[in-house]
Amino acid sequence: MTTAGTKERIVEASAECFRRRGYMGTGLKQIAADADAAFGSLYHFFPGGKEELGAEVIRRSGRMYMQLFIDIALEVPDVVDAVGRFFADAAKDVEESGYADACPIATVALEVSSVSEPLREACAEVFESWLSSSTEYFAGAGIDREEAGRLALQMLSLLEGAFIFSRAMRTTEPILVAGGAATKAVAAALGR
Amino acid sequence: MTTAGTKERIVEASAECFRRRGYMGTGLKQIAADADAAFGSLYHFFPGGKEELGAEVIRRSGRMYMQLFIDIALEVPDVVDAVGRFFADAAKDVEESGYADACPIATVALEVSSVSEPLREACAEVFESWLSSSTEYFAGAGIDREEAGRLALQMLSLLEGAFIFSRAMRTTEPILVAGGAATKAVAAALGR
DNA sequence: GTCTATACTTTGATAGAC
DNA sequence: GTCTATCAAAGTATAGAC
Repeated sequence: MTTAGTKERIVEASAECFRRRGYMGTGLKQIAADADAAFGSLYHFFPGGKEELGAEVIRRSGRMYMQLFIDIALEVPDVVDAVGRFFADAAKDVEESGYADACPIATVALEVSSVSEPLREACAEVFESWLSSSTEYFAGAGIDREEAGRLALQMLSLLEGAFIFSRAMRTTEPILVAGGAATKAVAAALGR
Repeated sequence: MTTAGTKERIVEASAECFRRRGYMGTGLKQIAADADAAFGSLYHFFPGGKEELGAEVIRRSGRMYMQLFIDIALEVPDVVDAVGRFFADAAKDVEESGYADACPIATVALEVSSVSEPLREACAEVFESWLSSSTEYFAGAGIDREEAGRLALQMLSLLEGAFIFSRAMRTTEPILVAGGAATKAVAAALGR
């Protein structure tokens, strides 16, 4: 059990800031303050500056968010139920955070996609890993592989889009409706 | 036929910048340069500064984007075909812009939702108008009103989420797959 | 209405003492 | 590794001549 090291605190503080205020809306000085770290420490751990820090935060946030889905999949045996739980939990998390914490990298992805190639690539890699994992998951439940790929894209698009509406409109309804559509699509693919 | 006035040029330049680089990633000096306007003109037309300009750009972009859908709906009589065309056109536009021009306000919406109440409200109003218009459209085609509302939320969530993946991964596949899912859902609601 | 100059703040980044 | 001081550039905003 290690007390959080400086580097870890920096990454965690950055992740929270990026998620809520975006990459462009977060200053390095704010991050240093939130992380209780000296400003110079940022450049000690991330010589490449904000962009290097951003790339690490994107990849780490992507891994952690996927883990949420994996945990549910391991706990809930039925695929349709698991998808339903994923959306229900997401709605709860968004609401409990005051509509601040939805997808950890969506804001950053949109901000950087036409601005920074390294950061865009980091986001693309995260999304590809989410999609391939979800595809495997659906295929493992007996769904045709091509259909599983489309289903993964559909489920994650529904989730990401619903997050946008939910945060702006301050209601969980979009996430709940998206969850209904996603579970329905998965059930249909399973022939239920 | 008026040559574009200064205010109009400012709003148009802002809209393009916000769409591609976001609200936080766009500086007022950049906007003035892109609009070929003196910096002081920004504050002449928008005494409230960046936030007032942002609110007007959000509302205007929202209206213009909805018009795209209305135009298609007027041109394509069948509802399922119209939805399919909407997604197909979106995919084409995204690709032809080098994956820069997708939703004009999604990036801004995510950036500002936890940062600026006036801007968050502007985004929420735009989204609500999109949803109510789409709901009317589906209801007009004979779909039960509650189901029409869910369908509108589903279609727009699919589109917005697909835009995120498309821009980051540089492929139109997410938009095309989302379009397939959306048309399928509409067809099912029509009992086809 | 246009345009320039300027004030003030914050940004990302660097250097160097400790 | 930590911390402070400092830099040049860019950020928003204002004042005032024209």
